[in-house]
Amino acid sequence: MNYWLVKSEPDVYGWHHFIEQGRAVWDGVRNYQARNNLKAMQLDDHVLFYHSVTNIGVVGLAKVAREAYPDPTVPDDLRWVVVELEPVMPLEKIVSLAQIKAEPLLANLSLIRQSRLSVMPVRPDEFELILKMGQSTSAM
DNA sequence: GCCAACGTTGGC
DNA sequence: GCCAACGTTGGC
Repeated sequence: MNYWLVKSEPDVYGWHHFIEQGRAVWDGVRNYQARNNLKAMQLDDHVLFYHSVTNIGVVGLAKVAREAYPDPTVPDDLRWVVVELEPVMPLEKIVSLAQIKAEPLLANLSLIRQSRLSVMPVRPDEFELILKMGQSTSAM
């Protein structure tokens, strides 16, 4: 089991769109490093869903519903792939970027170190901590 | 709206 | 192969 974080602009494709559709084809990735991360995803891997730009933070938990296959939106360009994701549950409260930055245990997150990467691996301990921070009962 | 960081492109 | 110019992302 591997853990990941994907970014989306909520005005373009937010958590509520994801819930309404029940499944998302994660297309549009045009960065080699992010693509390599998509290719490394395995069925049922857990994925943190992050809102960039506005209402910034981790908002929910998803899982990999289909592993990487060629991006159908660019059939002539075999460099790019998509995965399919399904929602698992929303976090009880958003874990904001400010909270993440304030947490020393998360200082090595790719999110912090490589702010423009849109698909990135997350360590199991980091993943668990972010989920815990998203529980309303946690004392933050 | 601005700007820093970063990736890509193209001239040499 | 280097590097300047340019476009995009994303935080503030």
